[in-house]
Amino acid sequence: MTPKQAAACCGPVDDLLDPVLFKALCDPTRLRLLGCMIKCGRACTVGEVGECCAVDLSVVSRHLQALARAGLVTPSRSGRMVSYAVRTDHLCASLRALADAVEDCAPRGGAARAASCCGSGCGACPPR
Amino acid sequence: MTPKQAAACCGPVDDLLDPVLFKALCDPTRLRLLGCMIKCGRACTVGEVGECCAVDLSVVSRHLQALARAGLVTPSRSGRMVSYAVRTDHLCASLRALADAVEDCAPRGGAARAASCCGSGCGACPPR
DNA sequence: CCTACATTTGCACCATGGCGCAAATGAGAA
DNA sequence: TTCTCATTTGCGCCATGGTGCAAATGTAGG
Repeated sequence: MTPKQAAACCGPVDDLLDPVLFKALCDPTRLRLLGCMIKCGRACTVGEVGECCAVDLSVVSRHLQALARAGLVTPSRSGRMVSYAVRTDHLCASLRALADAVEDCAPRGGAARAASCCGSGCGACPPR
Repeated sequence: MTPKQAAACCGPVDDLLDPVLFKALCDPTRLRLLGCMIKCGRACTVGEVGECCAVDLSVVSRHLQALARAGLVTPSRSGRMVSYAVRTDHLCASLRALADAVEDCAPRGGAARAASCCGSGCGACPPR
């Protein structure tokens, strides 16, 4: 199969290689903030997360909003404070689903290949 | 633990939330090219991959170089053609390792938490 | 109502990076 | 060598997005 044929064939990988997810994760500062929240293991307020990083609080606020837009964290108000909680399950599920889909595309070591990229013995498959 | 303390505590998550990896994956065009190669299931030349996407070949070349710099693909020459192969195992391992590390940080549902973010009962742990 | 505080938004600045075009490089074929 | 073809590189253009500062918003307490 040529790459062009593979491109025409729609598989799980297409949806799982999500630009929205990776765009949210591609900035070092945002990644640091997220890592801080993950290690903290609980919902954190904007001010708290801001202490992890030497950037303006407005920047922190925007980064957390970006993470929320990508579905990686969930905001919740408590009085005048806003807390963000990492959606751990969602994040891990996305990462593992992608890994699984990628492996399903890869030829098995030596053994016969289980399924095609689209799971339907594709050679320009019909969209599922 | 406050987020600031969590930030000071160095765990596996810090290394696995790698900006280099996610920067390589954050561009839609690059993601499309990578997905095309993944689904193809074999090493592809620059020209082949270029047929998956309506961009200049020079752009394709640069994207593949970027993926190679991030360790996601491996280049190899065959005559005057250059082929890139997806490092499937490396990609999947990175994704799963990150998922595992994130889950290790998250409090278990109801049950007692197995380990801290750094795996050493951290409250500002000594770096390992 | 008025104040204090947490967060957000508007704005301007600037660096990064994706893009196409044209030229250069490199490798095989005649 | 000379030609052809695959790939890469140089260059300029432009959009995106990260950043800080200042002002605005919103909420709780006096």
